[in-house]
Amino acid sequence: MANMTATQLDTSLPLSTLRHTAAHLLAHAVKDLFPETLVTIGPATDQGFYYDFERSTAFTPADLELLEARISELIKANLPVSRESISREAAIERFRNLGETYKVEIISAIPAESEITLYSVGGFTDLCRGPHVERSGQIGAVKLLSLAGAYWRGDEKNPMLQRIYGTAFATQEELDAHLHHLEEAAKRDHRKLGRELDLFSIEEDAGGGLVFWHPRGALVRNLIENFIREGLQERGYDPVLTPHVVSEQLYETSGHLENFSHGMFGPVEVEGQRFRLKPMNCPGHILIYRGALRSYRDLPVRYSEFGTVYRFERSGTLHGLTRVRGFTQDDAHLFCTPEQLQAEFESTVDEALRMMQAFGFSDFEYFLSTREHRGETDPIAEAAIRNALESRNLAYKIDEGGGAFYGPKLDINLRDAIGRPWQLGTVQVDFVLPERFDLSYRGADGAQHRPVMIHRALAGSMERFFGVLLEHYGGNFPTWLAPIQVVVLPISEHQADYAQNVSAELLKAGFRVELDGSNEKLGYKIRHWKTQKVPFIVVLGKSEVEAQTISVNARGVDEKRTPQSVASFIDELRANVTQRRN
RNA sequence: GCCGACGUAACUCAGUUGGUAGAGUAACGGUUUUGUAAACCGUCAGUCGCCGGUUCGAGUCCGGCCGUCGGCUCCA
Repeated sequence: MANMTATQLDTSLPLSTLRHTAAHLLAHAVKDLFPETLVTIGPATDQGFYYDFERSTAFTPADLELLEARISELIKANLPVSRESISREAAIERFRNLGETYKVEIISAIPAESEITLYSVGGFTDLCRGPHVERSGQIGAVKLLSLAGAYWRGDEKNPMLQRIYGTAFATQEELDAHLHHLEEAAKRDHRKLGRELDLFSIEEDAGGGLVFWHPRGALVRNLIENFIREGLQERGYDPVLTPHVVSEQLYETSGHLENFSHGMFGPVEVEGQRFRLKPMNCPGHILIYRGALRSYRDLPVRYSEFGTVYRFERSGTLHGLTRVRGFTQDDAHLFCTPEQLQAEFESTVDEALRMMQAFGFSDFEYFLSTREHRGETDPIAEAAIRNALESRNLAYKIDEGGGAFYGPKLDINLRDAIGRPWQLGTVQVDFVLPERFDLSYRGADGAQHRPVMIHRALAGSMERFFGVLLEHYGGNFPTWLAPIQVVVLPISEHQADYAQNVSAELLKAGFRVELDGSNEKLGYKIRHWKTQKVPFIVVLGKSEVEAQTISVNARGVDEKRTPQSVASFIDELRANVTQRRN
């Protein structure tokens, strides 16, 4: 009966409200079980909620179970949630008396005109803006998920707090579904798939964040790069190649040393001269541009490079392929006249979308990241970005101060298997580096003018893109990208010659074929190659040899196909690959 | 870097209160000649992340370092 009511209410209830209350229940439980703990903040997130605590002893996984049990009791008790408005002085007084110093600090930071509210549930009262559900019973199910450290106010100069992550839903069924989803997502973790499919590795002996591409992974990456190259060629980009180590002087001129040194590897000294591993490709491309006189007739100049860069990342931040210390950008720099800026920027955005769609991505988030210290050219640069987004009806968010040091940028983000967002493509407008390097072109008026630069990487980094792509496909690369497209399985030794012929024919037709003549039963081989996620398995037994046909088993298709000719299968494969079917 | 957890065979993992390391998979050899997701038998396989300490004795306890994982922070 009570459940009915709760369910009815919940359908109109934002999940975030419910989770916010769940966070309060967590704090309630923590104060019950570990009264010496200080509370700080506990918001809802898009996956659940967390609450940050200060306590000298670390919480243990066993503590989470106790807390979860306590929370369940609080939910069962169906406690009312009450709201109370209070004066600033009374609020400070109250939390000071409780010794809740973090809360006092929060109150002091609340703007003078804002109302200060307290929310109480059971025996626990928290400073909170709300809103909350009316009764604790409206939270159907809570699960505490993990423990983590988090700096107070996200600043590493501040004390480290203990964060407890959890999630909550209106019903147990929804929670179970969510937990199931997390399990499924973990199965497509690119680090796991990378090992299982033998695509890449990160070697302890070589250092974290440095990727070793194994033959199959390198093959797929090359296919992706070739696809990107085709698009670049169509759009008038000229490939260039630049050194991985250059004189530090170059980065002094570019401003990287001043603005980006935190992201650079330290200097290497050779014959008394300091060199640096390149953290970005732009200065190199600029040198090529600057090496000759340029006319407005030459513009836009478009230089592209799969440029490998090295950036210092703190050890704790490294993550598979998606956060590394050495990576290759599908980078390009356009040098254009101010008049050309808008059109060039827009066509770059179109190219980015076209490319992402070719890989079956459609769910992006766009960010306009402005510079931390805006200059007089920023409004022009930002306008180019805004116009491009708005004319394409793309909703975007502003990331204040998130831009590069040389200009604002458009960032295109995607989420990985478990919902973590990753920045992939980026298109940036730059008036600063042309100035720093004193770039010019001769205009129609005979005078020297300053070009504008566009920096762009569409996949972003090949490593991260590959990692996200791997999760996106769950390891089931479409045929055009699959490292092995077809496996030929003779049922017994008697079909060995025929299998040899069939695989030779497929190889000759240009496909990536593996012949498995191992001494195993068919079922075993099928299973083996299915787990390797090969798109097509060709089975050859006695009847196929007699009829000169092949039996094709396509990935994801359960029905048994009627045997067909090799020629018809080749046609099918060809169509599949040229259309880049996903 | 910081907080927490973890590190045992190529992979996934067992290993009681300290007594000298085990399973499944893979690999290799053999038997079998196989019809759509795991045939059978056998063999090999580990400096228990590294260094140091406690102890008669350390995978197990303690300290330091390295790495991985979950986060914080930052970015492609």
